[in-house]
Amino acid sequence: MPTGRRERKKAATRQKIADAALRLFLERGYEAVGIREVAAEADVAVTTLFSHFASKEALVFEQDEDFEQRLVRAVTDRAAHEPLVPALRREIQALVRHCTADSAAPIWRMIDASPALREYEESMRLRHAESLAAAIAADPDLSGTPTACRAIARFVIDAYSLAREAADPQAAVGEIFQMIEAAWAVTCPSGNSTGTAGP
Amino acid sequence: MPTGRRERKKAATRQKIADAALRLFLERGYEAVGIREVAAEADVAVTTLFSHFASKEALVFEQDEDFEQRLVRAVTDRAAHEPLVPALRREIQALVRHCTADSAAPIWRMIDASPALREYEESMRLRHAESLAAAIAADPDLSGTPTACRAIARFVIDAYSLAREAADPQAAVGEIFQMIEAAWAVTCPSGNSTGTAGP
DNA sequence: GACCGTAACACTAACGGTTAGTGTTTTGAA
DNA sequence: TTCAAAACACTAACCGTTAGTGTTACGGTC
Repeated sequence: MPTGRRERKKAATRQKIADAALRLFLERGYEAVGIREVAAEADVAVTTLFSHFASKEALVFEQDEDFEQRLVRAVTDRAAHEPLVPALRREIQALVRHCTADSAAPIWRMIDASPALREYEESMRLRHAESLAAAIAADPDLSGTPTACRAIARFVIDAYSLAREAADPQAAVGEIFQMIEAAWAVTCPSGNSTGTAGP
Repeated sequence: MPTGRRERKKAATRQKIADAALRLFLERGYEAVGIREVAAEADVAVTTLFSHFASKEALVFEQDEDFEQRLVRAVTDRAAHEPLVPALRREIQALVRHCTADSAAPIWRMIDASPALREYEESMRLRHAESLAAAIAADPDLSGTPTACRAIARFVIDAYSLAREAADPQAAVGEIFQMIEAAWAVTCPSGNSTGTAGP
């Protein structure tokens, strides 16, 4: 039932729209390009565009589900009895390295230049934090209260967000995760705190 | 130079708009009331409304500068040599108590019901976190790195945000601040960690 | 007390994101 | 082959917001 022609066509249309949007946005700036232009460039109707993307901002953060799933899997798919925080630290380090790569620089420059995009990203991260909190709370090896799980999830998202803006992103991840390690140790006494946060 | 008639008139107009907006929003719901209606109710032009408030959402968070200033002052105006985190905990507890009071319930119900308002609030809190981080970094008694200061500021804002949604807000503040205390102790060895977090 | 610059306010008209309503084509399954 | 669903298209609007252009009303100054 999965890989029918319909789904492939749909995915192709979606990709065509996202590609056209990103190209125009990078060429002329996010705010300077209207939805009607993007739709025309992708050769679809405006309503079709909005059936694939919930908003103009969503065109930029096309694969945000990747981010969410990677964080959740860092919790659920980690080795048996591996402590939580170091696993999350590794994942955040990888994500930060990925988004501070030179190839991604133009996109992030564009995002930083637009208040609308920055605001959208933040509220997106909040959703991710909720998913992460749920994953942490669901782990039978961990004994945090719901509040502590939500707090740690937020802290982890904060780490990503702050590291992205820091002068030395990798060092910032290390520094903040030392703090997170300590915070988690307070509420989850079972965890052995392996908090070596080298650069 | 301050209390001229002009400034009083301006403040009166601003208040008239805010009052009309809040009344309409609570009566019929935030999304169901248009800007043009609010302006008509307050008997001003739409452009006048927007010269007093930057956006529709700003009508609801009329006095958000209070929040920001109270947090900053909790840092700058605390007793000499008083440790940072307990001072912030007291302030957050007061703020949470204030916004979970029964009288404020209808407003927060309205905010929780509107994604636009929730998103706006979050990005507002981010600004507050930046101000708080600056205040912490500026304190000569404290020896945190800029990254550590920003992280702690975010954590404190997270505490407010999470506590507001928790079943027992006061207990949540206590719980999260135990974590913050530990996180801060890691990066600021000079601080004596007086982390008694009662209910 | 007359004068002037400024800032509050008003009005119209538009722009840009988003959606409702309606209809057409494509496609997977019965 | 037939059918229901779903992708797509088009028009026309709604709503928040802003530009452009005036018109008052006020505070400080001579």
